[in-house]
Amino acid sequence: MGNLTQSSEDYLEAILVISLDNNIVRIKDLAKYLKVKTPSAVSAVKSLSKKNLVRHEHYGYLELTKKGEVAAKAVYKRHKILFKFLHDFLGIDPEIADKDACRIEHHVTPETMNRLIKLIEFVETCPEKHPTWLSNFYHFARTGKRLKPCKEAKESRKEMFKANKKI
Amino acid sequence: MGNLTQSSEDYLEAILVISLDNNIVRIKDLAKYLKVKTPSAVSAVKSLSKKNLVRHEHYGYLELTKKGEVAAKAVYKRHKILFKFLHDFLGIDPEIADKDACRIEHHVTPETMNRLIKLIEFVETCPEKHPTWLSNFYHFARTGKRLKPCKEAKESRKEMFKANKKI
DNA sequence: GGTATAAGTTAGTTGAATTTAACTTTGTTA
DNA sequence: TAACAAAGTTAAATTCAACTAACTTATACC
Repeated sequence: MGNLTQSSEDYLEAILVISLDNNIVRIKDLAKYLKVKTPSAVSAVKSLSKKNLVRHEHYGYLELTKKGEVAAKAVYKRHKILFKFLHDFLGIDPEIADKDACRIEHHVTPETMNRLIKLIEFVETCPEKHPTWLSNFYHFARTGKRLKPCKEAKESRKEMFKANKKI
Repeated sequence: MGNLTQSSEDYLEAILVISLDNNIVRIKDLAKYLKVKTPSAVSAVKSLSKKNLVRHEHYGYLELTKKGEVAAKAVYKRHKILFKFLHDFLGIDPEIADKDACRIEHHVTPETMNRLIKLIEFVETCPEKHPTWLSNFYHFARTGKRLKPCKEAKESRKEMFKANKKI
């Protein structure tokens, strides 16, 4: 149906993530995870139940429906990609990267998500284990200074030989 | 005092942007820009006035206070950086990049913003007018295929000679 | 089995941000 | 200068998402 609010997405994602290392999910866990009071979690779950995204027996456990699982996984996937981009690519500290990912994950178009996936893939499938230009960027981010162009190129040359040997 | 809501940030930024090419800002312009009805703009402006971020004479023009201008420029700066990252770096279409920037700008930590600034600077101050690795990424994003490593390295070598000449 | 404690629920409130509908002010122009 | 249109305002209602306080159910253990 219509789209989910940011809050609903947070609840769905939380249920998924808690279930991943807990199996059992209760209202209490959900509230704790999202740092809200239990009545907030109850009312959110009620509204997700109405939309057939969550199953909840009175005073019992929580479960995602198939539909809810699909939605939750979509959010969680965005989270993981954003985290990878922020941490693995940009080099942001994991706690901050996670916080940013949590907040941004609700607001990114599919176009941008797909391009980020490509970027991560581009770095990960690089024949060098860690691309020279990326190391150069980290150096630049830390020190504000570029490594000398000739040095950059030399690095690339070294990599060229390595890569050629592989082939 | 405390922090601004996403909505407040949007209103402040809108007032700034409209004033940049219009000079004069009215409730009507604000409402149109943000795609809300005028009473929404009125009530938002009222609350911004209370916080000394906006000056507004009854039935008259709108103006940012010094404090409001500082806040608005901070948001707008985030927007521009995000846009640059999305469009100039990732290669996202301008309309989509702008839409994403609008939504994300409220949710990014300073740490991440600073790192994005560094990234943009790193690309812009590259001795090659357009870094080879970035062209390679675009090629990869379009086709799903990497240019051959030896070709990448050759490109880098060419750049090395160019760069050395400059020095 | 009966009671204390933990978990969950319900009802009612608050605050933010929007809307519609009805009203007022401003300013242009016939 | 009267009246009309455009802009702005106010009031009242709605929706969302949180909260507190008071209540109910489940469970655990003596």
